[in-house]
Amino acid sequence: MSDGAGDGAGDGAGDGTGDGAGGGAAFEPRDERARRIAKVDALRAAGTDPYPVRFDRTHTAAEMHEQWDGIEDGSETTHEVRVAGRLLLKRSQGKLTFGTLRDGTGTIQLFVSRAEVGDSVHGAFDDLDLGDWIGVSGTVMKTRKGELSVKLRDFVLLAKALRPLPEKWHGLTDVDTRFRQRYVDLIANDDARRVFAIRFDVVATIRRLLVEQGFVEVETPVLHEQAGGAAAKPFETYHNALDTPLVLRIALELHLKRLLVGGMERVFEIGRVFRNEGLSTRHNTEFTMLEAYQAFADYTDMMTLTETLVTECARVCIGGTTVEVDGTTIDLSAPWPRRPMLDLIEEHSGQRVHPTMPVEELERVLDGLDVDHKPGWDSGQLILELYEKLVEPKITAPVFVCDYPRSVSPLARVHREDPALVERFEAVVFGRELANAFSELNDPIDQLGRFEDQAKLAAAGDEEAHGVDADYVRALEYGLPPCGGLGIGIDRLVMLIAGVTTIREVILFPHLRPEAGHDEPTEVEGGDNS
RNA sequence: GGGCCGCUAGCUCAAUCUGGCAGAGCAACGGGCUUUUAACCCGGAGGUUCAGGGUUCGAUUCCCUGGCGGCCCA
Repeated sequence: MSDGAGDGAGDGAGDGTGDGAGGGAAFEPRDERARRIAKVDALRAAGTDPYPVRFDRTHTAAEMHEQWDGIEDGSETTHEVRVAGRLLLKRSQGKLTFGTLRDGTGTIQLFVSRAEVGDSVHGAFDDLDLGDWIGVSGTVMKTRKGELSVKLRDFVLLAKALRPLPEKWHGLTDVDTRFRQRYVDLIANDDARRVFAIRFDVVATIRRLLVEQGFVEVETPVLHEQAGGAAAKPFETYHNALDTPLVLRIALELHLKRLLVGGMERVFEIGRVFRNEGLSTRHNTEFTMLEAYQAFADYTDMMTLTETLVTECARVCIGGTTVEVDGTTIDLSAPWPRRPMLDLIEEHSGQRVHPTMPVEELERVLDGLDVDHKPGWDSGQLILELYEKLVEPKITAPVFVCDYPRSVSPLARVHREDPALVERFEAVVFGRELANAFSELNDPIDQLGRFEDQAKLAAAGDEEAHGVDADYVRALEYGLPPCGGLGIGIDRLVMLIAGVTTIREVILFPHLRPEAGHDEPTEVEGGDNS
């Protein structure tokens, strides 16, 4: 990249239109870039490396504030510091220049007096561009207005920026650019940095809590021979050397439970899963799941675990369990109500339904409530549709929705009190599924039957249903201890805690269509292949 | 997949409704300024108005097609 930029310097500075016909030309701020490249050339000609190798600093911005925010306004100290960061703002007053430097911890002001540093250093500082990375040395002071500053003695350019920063007040707001060029978004938008800081804290907090509770973190394959563990359409790929079709995983579940068969009593994985479905404000092509499995536990233990994980993440990340999403305030503090799905449906519709009811009767119930359904759905699917249409969107505060119809939950064990149901819950907050958990099915014969039911659906054209995972059944035949399993969508949890409404705000590089202007990549290769 | 909306200077936005020389702020450039905080003051620049086609004497504006994005729905 730097070579290309160097080569382009002459052209760009020369007439600025030499490569104007190129597909990417619309993205080049040519004039500004050419000026900055000329500065790089001038620096090199003067013997200064615009991209030197390293810099030793003594303090971060945050450390400086922590140590010296208390000093008197207008006071100067003899404390020597070396700080480094990106120059964000410059306020030149002739013989005195103020700069705003930002590092990974915050900002610190630079105070550059011509009388102190001399014409040469002051001139070089004024010649910096916003966006440049610099390292500075100087002493700690505070201005008359009370701004903690480094009184600069000298500085070194650490990396020259060739492209201008977005507007300093409004920042970068174009959504497309923010996602495609997340690096610029992170430079320009405090909120982007805030949201991702929350994301990193959420993941770290979950790891800490689970490890504290005796869970072992594992890594299982992303490439599977057989999709399973969720109802979703997988991405298909191909292993050339093995001459085998493979799919990208849609869930972590089946491998983690194999590990419980192997005797690992508490395991978890935080991993990427891939689902080949449409994009929306709540769906990204790839997203991050936490799944945790605990031997000798059931789904009620998973409810407690869910409450612990979610409330502790909120406390760590935002200092409390009250979050605000889209103008609605939600209290996440435990305990959360535990409500059977069939009761909730009755409350919201006045209709008492049950999976043992004849399909025709359930269809009449849905018709009467104006809920669409498809021919061929069984009673479980009809009831789930009732719930998803009439109940889920109305839930705001956290609720554990418990006890799902058996036919829509092929990996959950039959309910201890009602064989038409399974011991499963989803934690629902703000109308969205946050967690999904079961008392896991560990009867291999029952599991095989459920897989066969799914295989029939798949054979009938259901792209989200999958066939029999024979190795998984074989594993169960060695004995899976009774266990509870929990899945939490990390992205959705971060959305909730950060108070954002689209999943793309919590994914660093969300999936987008290819950028315009970078199309027709095969043209250069010579189009002799079909 | 459907409906609606958007795309104008590096960035943030006007002008579009009702067709008539495309503007401002920031950034950049020149000048001034030794305690600024989005510094300020003065000056001069900067445009494939997403792309292609159509209507028109004339299109950023109206129409069509396409691209990318957003919101809502499926």
